[in-house]
Amino acid sequence: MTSISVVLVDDHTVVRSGLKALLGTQADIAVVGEAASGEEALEAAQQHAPDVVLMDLAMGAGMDGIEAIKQLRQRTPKQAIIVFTTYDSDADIVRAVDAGAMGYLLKDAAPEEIFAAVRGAVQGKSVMSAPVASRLFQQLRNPDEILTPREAELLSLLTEGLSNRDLGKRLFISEATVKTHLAHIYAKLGVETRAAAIATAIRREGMR
Amino acid sequence: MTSISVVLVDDHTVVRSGLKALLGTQADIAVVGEAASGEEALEAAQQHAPDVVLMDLAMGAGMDGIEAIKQLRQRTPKQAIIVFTTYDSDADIVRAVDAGAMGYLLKDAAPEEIFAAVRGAVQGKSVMSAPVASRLFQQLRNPDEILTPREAELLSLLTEGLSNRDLGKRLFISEATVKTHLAHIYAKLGVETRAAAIATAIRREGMR
DNA sequence: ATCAGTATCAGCCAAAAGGTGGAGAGACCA
DNA sequence: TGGTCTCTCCACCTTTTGGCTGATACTGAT
Repeated sequence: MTSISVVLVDDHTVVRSGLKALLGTQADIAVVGEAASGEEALEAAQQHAPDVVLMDLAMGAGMDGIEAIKQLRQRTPKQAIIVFTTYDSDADIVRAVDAGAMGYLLKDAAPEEIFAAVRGAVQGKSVMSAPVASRLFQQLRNPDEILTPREAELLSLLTEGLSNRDLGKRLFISEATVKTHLAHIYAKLGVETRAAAIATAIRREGMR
Repeated sequence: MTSISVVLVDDHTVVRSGLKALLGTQADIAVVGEAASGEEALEAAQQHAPDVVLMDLAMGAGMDGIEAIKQLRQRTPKQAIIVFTTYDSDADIVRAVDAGAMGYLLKDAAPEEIFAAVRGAVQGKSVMSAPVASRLFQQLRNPDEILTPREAELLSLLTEGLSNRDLGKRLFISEATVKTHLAHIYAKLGVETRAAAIATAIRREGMR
């Protein structure tokens, strides 16, 4: 049987090197390429045509992980993409799965989990770390708490500290509309003030 | 010349494995032990008596990195401790240096930077990643921007989304005093609204 | 003894944010 | 076709915040 070819995408040399070392212990898995950015990832995926792309979502400058996933899916749809990242942020998980990720692993995953995910991915199985799976499950169970795309967009700008007026300008909508969206966001997040909304947004969507 | 012995502390197997692989390429550096938590770190440091401890600050459960640094400094003061972490948060940097860290590297550091830090540490040199150094420098240069203890306390509660009234109750001061403190905080942070203050506070102190 | 820094409080006023209720347009699905 | 979502907008009113000015009191250093 041919071994599974993998391309690693992560802006941290240490992490790439660690993955390479770990995956290298498995006879049926071969790392055929590496990339440190979204742009490089596209190149590497084209050049090496791997079975699996294992990538981080957060990539310093340039294209972010989600965007890279989308483009990879378009250009080389046969490759399975596994997200390998530090945080189990709700937003990231949904967006990554939405963009076409096959699996979602956290960086504190045990080596065996990583191996299993890579092997599963080539068979079309999707593997996620336990905390990730439970978060996804929770989101499916409480559809009332899911923000609409527009609301999510607004919330993300909110976390930059903008006023209602600024939000309106930025999104080309009236201040009234901003207030409407905000009211809905507050209700969904279970808070009453923008301050609390920002706090929960950053803590839940952002990072921990 | 004897080689430099290093103990790695990080709860991510991948990162430990990556560091081991990278450091393994250097003839004068030998990884003699690993630990996945603060508690294990103390054990490993005692057992292997390494020249250098390279450790992450964020460690899932149990003792955090800062606490581990403090205890290491007490028990085995001769070992140089280098922090190796993902974020350059102001608070973490100050606390780590305060606790006795010799160096502060970010995980996106180039391998050469890591080697240099390890070699420097045994000679008593402190090495930090450029962004880290610039943050420290900035803090020293702009004492005006340093919050007083009371202000910091307020800011931390602010990031929980409390109203002025609630802040007052929580701190046993009047709403007027809360407003005064807030005005000072805004000025020091360079923002105009509480929303922006929360955003910068969480991003600066916490994580990004 | 004076001065700088910190922490506390007050009052006033303008601006921003939040609550309520209502409404129209377009998309999508049953 | 009718129902449900989503996004957009408006008016009215209350509450909260922020800007400004000024004041008292304690601490510690000069």
